[in-house]
Amino acid sequence: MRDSDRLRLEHPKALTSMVTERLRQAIIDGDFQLGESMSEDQLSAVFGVSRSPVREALKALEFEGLVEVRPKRGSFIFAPSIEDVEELCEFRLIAETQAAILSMRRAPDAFTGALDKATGAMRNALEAGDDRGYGRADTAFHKNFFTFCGNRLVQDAYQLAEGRIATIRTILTAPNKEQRELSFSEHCMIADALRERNWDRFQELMSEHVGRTMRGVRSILSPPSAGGSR
Amino acid sequence: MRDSDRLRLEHPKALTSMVTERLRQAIIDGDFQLGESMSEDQLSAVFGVSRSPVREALKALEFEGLVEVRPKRGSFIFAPSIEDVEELCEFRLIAETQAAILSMRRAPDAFTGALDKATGAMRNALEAGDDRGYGRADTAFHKNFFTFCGNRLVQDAYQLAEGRIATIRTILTAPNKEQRELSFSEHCMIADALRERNWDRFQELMSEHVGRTMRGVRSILSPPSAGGSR
DNA sequence: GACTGCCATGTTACATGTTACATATAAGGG
DNA sequence: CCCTTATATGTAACATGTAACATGGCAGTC
Repeated sequence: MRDSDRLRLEHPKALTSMVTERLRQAIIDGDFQLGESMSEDQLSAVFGVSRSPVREALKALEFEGLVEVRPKRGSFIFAPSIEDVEELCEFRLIAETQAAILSMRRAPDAFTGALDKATGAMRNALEAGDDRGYGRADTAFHKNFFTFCGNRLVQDAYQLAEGRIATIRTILTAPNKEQRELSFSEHCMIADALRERNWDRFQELMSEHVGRTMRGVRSILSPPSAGGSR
Repeated sequence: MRDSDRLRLEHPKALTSMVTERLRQAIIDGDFQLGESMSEDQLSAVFGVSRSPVREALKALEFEGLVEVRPKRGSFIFAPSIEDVEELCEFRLIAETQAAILSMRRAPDAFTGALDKATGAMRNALEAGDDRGYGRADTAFHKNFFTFCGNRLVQDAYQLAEGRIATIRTILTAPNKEQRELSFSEHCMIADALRERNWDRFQELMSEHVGRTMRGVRSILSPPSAGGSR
């Protein structure tokens, strides 16, 4: 009878996690301005739930760095300074490299297969002119590095940054088709380098890929002097 | 007038963070059994606060993996399986190595200086026979890798594991003076290898250091078949 | 006109009440 | 005797109430 465990239907998700997910996706999709303030009251009204689940969701998103909760003052969408983005990029470079090494050691075929599937989705979105779809496929491509690495802590560590990275990606690539095309070819080359286990080239491509993001952010974030930080 | 920032007095800490810190330290110090259950009611009575701050503290400790919150069933001290500890060790090896590289690039003198201070504290605790003090100094030694690495995300990533690592360390070294002496000499050698920038030796020593932990855990965790996991 | 302190307003932090769930145990049916 | 089904109890999830705190504007003073 313990087989029934496997087919136990998933619980109608808790309010807290629903709010967390909806809010996270909204931030990542660029539905808010960076630094924008949200009160618990306001959000609980929007979602039609009480303040408790909203509060817990904000706390969770604060861990991911997507929200800054200032005690007694309110909650705000994160607003990274250029230095913050540099930190994020440095972290990403280290984390993805290490995760790729683990993934190629543990499940090389499943890993490279998933990368191909992701580049396929990116190609489709690119050809269809689907901005949001392209961004999500890009995020999915990179998530694979961690899905197959076989270490939950490495995975969790990336999740700390994933939301912020994805949000910045949205802001950066949303208005720029040329960026997307460059980005697409880089992803393909990265997947190839991995398949060939050409680590030097992989490292080089990743540096370039992340570096290009950094340059793009600098050009967008610099003029308005968004400042922010903490 | 902006000098006054420096003397702004620290806020009387929020209840939530006080509960979080007290509870975390209690778990790390081994005041609970692994897998032990705690109800929100019980904890709120113990700390003399309402359930809200307790609930938020449990949520925060869940992020660190020190507590497992099972929906509608209760909260439990984490109970790692051997595989969990292996994952933790693998992560630690990767994270500390990368952090050490960053720290030696950014602030080599401050970093190695702090390591020396930490080994000093370890020596004192060892000679004084102060178990708990030794464990804390050990934890402080490793924390330095991240304090000086100059990347908050790398730091945050380690915090995801730090509590669990420290707890396991407590369980492991508390009853074993020989372990502590071995451990101490390893820490000294690790600090030396770093100062000499001898990365191969550093890597080797770290593997051995973490590997010894792993063997110790296996011998302690195996017989009672603590199982647990998730 | 610059400075000080008061007060109105918006916001959380925390307390407490209510509901619904998970689990164990015991009663009932084969 | 085993299996099913009711029921009791402990627990978290969520809703709501209360009070303290942060902040900005405004009046009063020098």
